[in-house]
Amino acid sequence: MNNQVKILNGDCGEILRDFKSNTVDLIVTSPPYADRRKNTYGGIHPNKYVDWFIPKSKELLRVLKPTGTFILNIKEKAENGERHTYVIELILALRKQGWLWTEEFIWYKKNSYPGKWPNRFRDSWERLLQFNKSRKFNMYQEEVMKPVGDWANGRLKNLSETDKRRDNAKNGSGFGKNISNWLNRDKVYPNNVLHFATVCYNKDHSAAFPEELPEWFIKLFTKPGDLVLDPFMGSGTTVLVAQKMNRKSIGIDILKEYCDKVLKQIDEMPHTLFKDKTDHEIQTEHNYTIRREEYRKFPSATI
Amino acid sequence: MNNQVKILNGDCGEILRDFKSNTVDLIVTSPPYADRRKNTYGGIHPNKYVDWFIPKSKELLRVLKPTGTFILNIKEKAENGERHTYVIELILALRKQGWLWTEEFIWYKKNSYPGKWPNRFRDSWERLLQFNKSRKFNMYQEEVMKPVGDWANGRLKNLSETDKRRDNAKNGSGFGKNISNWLNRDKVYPNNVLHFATVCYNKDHSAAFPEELPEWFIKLFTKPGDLVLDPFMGSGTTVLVAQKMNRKSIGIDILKEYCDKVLKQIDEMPHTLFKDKTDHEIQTEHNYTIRREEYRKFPSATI
DNA sequence: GTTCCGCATGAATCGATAG
DNA sequence: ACTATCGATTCATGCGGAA
Repeated sequence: MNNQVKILNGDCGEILRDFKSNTVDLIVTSPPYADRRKNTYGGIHPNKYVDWFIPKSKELLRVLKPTGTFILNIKEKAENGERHTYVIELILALRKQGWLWTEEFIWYKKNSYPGKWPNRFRDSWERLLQFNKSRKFNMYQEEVMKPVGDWANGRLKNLSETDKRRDNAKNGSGFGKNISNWLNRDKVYPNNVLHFATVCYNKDHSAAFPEELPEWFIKLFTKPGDLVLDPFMGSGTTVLVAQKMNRKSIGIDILKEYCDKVLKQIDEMPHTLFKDKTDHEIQTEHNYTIRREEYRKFPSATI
Repeated sequence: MNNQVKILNGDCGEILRDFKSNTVDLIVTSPPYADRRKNTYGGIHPNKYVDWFIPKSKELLRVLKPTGTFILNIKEKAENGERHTYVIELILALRKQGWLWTEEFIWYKKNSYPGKWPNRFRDSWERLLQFNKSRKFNMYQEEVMKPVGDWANGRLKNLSETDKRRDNAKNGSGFGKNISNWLNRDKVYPNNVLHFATVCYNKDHSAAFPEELPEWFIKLFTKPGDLVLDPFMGSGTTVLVAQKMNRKSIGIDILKEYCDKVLKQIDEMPHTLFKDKTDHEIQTEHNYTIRREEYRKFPSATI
């Protein structure tokens, strides 16, 4: 079967021990931030954050395929007028653990949380840290191309014959441009600053990100049928989006109520079981299949 | 006298030793990044970057007023598929030195350096790290309020970005004045993601950052008559903008040719000496005074 | 005096090739 | 194996001159 979602309740560091190595294509997650969400997760003290996270990321490193990618959405809290350093300490610790720190995307939130303080403005961005297991990872850049900027309207309208023919290597840096390359181009590659609005506050999970966010990374780093993992599932945005996009997915959360809620949402999704269709057919028809796994504390997971 | 600029040639770590403590209101600087600008500055190896920087920042910490702010523009390089860690190591080292890491602004550059690679997109942002000496620093938030987004979109849509900027840059052109009148109506506080395009003229004139960048921080953290320091002056954007904005400024650079070039530009600025006018009058009339200091290797600086 | 078009250029990075 | 050099790739913007 092609599409499949598993929801597992428990501590991801423990649950992942039962997983086979080198099986996950993409990890997208937003772990609880330090000292936040005290009433739900209990809160992790900033000074202990790295020690809390590293045993879990050890398992993540093991289960990730060598061609896979780990996207970590995390934000440091400002405490007593200062930005805490646990996030950058975590980056150093993860590198020491064997991860490659490949990239740092910026999630720019246009509609950031309102507020006013005498010593700072609204915090409108978060880190999206990309880690990899090896330098040869899968990346499908064409899948996330975006419309070319406004500048093209005014500038590429009427090109003379000389421009179409021109391919010049100018002085020094070698960046000659060939205008004709742009003629039939309406899309360009994105950069590492992502503009996504935050989700409205109608869900009760405090750290949810918008669907566009996991969608963008799932498009970029996986193909249909690949396996996506969110070890801190929360409200389940990652697994629900993966499901819609016809990827297999596994969500883990330590709170049973979140697991129940996500399972309920999955059951409510439009779905049909399918048999022998190609990925293309499945995507085209927007059919989804759901394989609801039994809900176990310690599954003998053989994905 | 109110306005004053000093250009000093030499290593800022040495030159600053002659400065009195607690005298500078704002430091805005963009030091040479690791392994960049090799042909001009020689390049600092990433692994030695922190050791190179820390002695200099020790003096910066000393000369800064307790109410002052240090803005550090820096970016890590990507090499062999990985982001280098020298910037985040520098943050940790600066904190250990006694700095407070107050904020991290993001400078988003739409027109970042072009290129395409199989494993990453173009890097379109840089860090603008804010450090402070104490938790009670001066911040004039109203000075950087910006127009409400909707209004600007609707009213200015028909004009090209180039035309808007060009007309605003000319002091007192009718168009610019009209716009600024309109803008005074609905303003909102900005957030910590700053959108500035990089400068890319078709002349040989290259600058590290656009004038808007130091201008924004000078407005936010200083008042007219305050002292602005750029210990890695380069092409001199910071001191030239400070000069226009009627702040005192000191620029330091290890390369004599940069010092000469900046002094020449200062001499070419429109200026009049003024006597007993208020800051407000000075700003309103767009008069500037220039006090060109003698150019010494080791000044007995008594600012 | 405006608008439009052409040209130049930028804190880059990777992979292959050569020493 | 490890380092140095070279070639290929790319998108947004300012400026100058022409229409």
